[in-house]
Amino acid sequence: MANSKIPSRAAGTLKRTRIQMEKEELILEASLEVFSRHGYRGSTLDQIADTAGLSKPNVLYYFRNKDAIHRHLLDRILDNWLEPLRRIDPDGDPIAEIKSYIRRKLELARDYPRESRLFANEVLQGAPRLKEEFDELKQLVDEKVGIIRNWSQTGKLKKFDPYHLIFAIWATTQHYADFDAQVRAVLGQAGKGEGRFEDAARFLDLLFIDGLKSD
Amino acid sequence: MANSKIPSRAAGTLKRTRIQMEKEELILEASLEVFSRHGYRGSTLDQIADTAGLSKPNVLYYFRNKDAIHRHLLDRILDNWLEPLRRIDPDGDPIAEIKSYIRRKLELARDYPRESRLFANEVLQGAPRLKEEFDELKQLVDEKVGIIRNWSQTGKLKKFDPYHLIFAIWATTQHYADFDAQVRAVLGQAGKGEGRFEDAARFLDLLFIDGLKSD
DNA sequence: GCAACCTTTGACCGGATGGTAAATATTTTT
DNA sequence: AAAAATATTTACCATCCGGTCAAAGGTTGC
Repeated sequence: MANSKIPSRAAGTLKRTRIQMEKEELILEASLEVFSRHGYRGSTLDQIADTAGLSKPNVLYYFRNKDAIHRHLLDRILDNWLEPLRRIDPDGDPIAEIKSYIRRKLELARDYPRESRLFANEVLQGAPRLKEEFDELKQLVDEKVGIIRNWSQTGKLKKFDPYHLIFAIWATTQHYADFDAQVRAVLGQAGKGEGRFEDAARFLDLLFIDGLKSD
Repeated sequence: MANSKIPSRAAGTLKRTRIQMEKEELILEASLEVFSRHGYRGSTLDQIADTAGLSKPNVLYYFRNKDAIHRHLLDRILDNWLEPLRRIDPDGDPIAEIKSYIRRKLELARDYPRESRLFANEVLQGAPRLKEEFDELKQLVDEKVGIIRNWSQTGKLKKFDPYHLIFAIWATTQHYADFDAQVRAVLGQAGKGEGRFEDAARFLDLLFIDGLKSD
């Protein structure tokens, strides 16, 4: 009779025990580590269990299956990832808004590189698990593109396609997380500390601000 | 007596038969398709064999193992990928050189997205199979960074860290190949044709040229 | 302290996967 | 056309992997 098998409930929204909360967090942290390094198919439940210091069946006690863990991570990540874009304020100063958007994105890349890589892995493979999330993303981007377009028309910015500005900001900032291995290899000794992020910030400010400000 | 088992020789540099050349090409093409979509671990020999229209053992007759195929592709790709960078001419006009470097990289992203994704997959996962290639890469980048630095000093360009310019160009151009799924999702209908590459080219010209030209 | 519930584990399963062996078919050479 | 060499296939194997099960071990509330 006893409901000896309600593992998935643990990950649901119903009341969870102290142990459930702790272990779920532990598993998600371990999974982020593993998934971000090896991609979905490249990661195994055994790896995740080992990293978390748990047994495989124990991991599956908290999450229905491998996919559920991955989805859970993706959901959590996309939200944080879009936060800086949400913050763009139509009433702010265009240059200042774009500048701080870039800075925030770069900080995310510096402080949450694993999240960036997990996301990148997913998109690279055609984003099979992100179809719905992309709808929300498109809506948000469309809104902000409208704002930027208005800014252009009032003459504070040059005329350009705002979609590609957003792509360029995503690309340049996330590059430092996603292609970290390459960046470090190219910079050599100079790439050791976190200084490259400050150098990047300086360069990107120069590039985007001078590149977009109307004369 | 007969050397009934020299499969790996087929992939070597020794004289190859007509069939060997054809089939190796067929396998590499199929592998590019599969690896670029699913990453190394996400790809199976069966998938590759199916895509190539061969049996799995037949594929392994031409290549030692899965890893050998992958390595072969990586080697070939990196070379083509660096070609535009190699072409940067110290005696050319700085703005024109950078402009055509960007254009060439963007053309590669448009015409060879699978190659870009395969490479991106590898770097994302820490570039385990690219350690040596990165040495060559660093050398080339260092050389071109010197050239750009000289250009800056002669006053034709602003002062900035050339490493980050190169990262920014890589990031923005390859973005259209690597994050294609996202780009298309965001652009919606507008992202259907190849027009996004022309829009991107226009935007990147504006961004980089106006951003870097000294006043 | 004990009953009810929650957590953890070891043993196991079926299918996928990388790879091999040996026999057979095909092509090339003589 | 036969011999020699190359190419392809069928059957197979060992390992890995996602996932299950049932039993044992802990916690918690009364």
